Amino acid sequence: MAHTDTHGTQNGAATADSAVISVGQLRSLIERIERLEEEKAALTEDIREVFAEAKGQGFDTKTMRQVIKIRKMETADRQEQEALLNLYLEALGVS
Amino acid sequence: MAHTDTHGTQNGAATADSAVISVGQLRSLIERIERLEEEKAALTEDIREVFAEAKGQGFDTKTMRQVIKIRKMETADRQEQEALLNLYLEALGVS
Amino acid sequence: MAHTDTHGTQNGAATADSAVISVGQLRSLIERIERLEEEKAALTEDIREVFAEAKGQGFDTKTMRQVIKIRKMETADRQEQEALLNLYLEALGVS
Amino acid sequence: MAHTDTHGTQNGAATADSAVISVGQLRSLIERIERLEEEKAALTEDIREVFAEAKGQGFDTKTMRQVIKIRKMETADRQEQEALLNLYLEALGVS
DNA sequence: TTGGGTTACCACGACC
DNA sequence: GGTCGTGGTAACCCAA
Repeated sequence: MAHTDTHGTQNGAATADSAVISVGQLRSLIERIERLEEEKAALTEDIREVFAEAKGQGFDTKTMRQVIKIRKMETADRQEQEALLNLYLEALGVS
Repeated sequence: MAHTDTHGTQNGAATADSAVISVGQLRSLIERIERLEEEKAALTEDIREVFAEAKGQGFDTKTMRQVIKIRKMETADRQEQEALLNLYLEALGVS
Repeated sequence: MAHTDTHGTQNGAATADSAVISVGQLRSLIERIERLEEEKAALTEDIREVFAEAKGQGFDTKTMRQVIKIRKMETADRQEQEALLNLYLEALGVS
Repeated sequence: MAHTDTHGTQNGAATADSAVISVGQLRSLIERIERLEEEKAALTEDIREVFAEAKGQGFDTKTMRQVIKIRKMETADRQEQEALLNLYLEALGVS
């Protein structure tokens, strides 16, 4: 794989040896990513199926999505609050 | 949760009893989805980390993304060709 | 027409003069779009007619659509490979 | 190309001759469709560019889309009214 | 922080 | 009416 090697890392070396290694590393990295993306796509499919099941039980999925979004925001808010609290505690030497 | 109940399903009933059941079902469905979304977010994070690792080894992530994209397109293309073959077989009565 | 003018462009000014200009510009833009959409709809109609003609000659349009889809995907794949080649060339300083 | 020939049309014949003709016809039909789809895609691109130009002049494209949609509905309404009027006129022998 | 690219969802229209 | 494909929108993620 091509790379610019602007940071002096190993994969910019000009020797054939390092090039061979580089290809193997690259293949490994790409296959790891592809595997993860497959799992991610499977989860997306699972989620879609649960929504379909909910719809089949008469629930309005659009509203469900709103509920989920709101709950996620509240979770984020809570985590932010906790982080702020920890910051204060540290600042006061109560860590 | 709001729902339109345009299909005569159980979750449009007005009684308190069915409402209770409905809430339990809804909670279960939403929690399942939230769990799946958490796993999905974790995979997104994993993918990001692999890209970061690749970058740290001197690879150009933009090119890597392009390679992955092409491989995905080729896979899709192969699947469409299989679908076409199935159409041919059906047309020939070999279904 | 409503617009937010968050970028300090001319069409957010409050004076009557610029409003007049704005309306003329807007009318021109919308009419250009409507004209293009008419041509697009005409092409959609043309395509439908060709499919009808094919069907009238005994061809299976579902299979035809699949063939066209695959050819389009292959074209896209080729373009992405060219884009990848350009990335390689840039990485090699042959830009 | 495969087809089911459920209507007794010419392209279901089993002879080699008609098959040859069929392939030529099919190629012609598909290429005509692909050409039309290319033109259609070009128009889609043109429309996108006009919207970009409008955005660059400070207009809100979302609102513009609403305006265009409303104008299209009004055009359809008007055409429906005219069709109805013609129907009445014909029914009254004023055609 | 913004802009570009990607993904997923939704709404609509076309086809059968 | 049911399925399929397409266009638009919003959200997200990365790069500059």
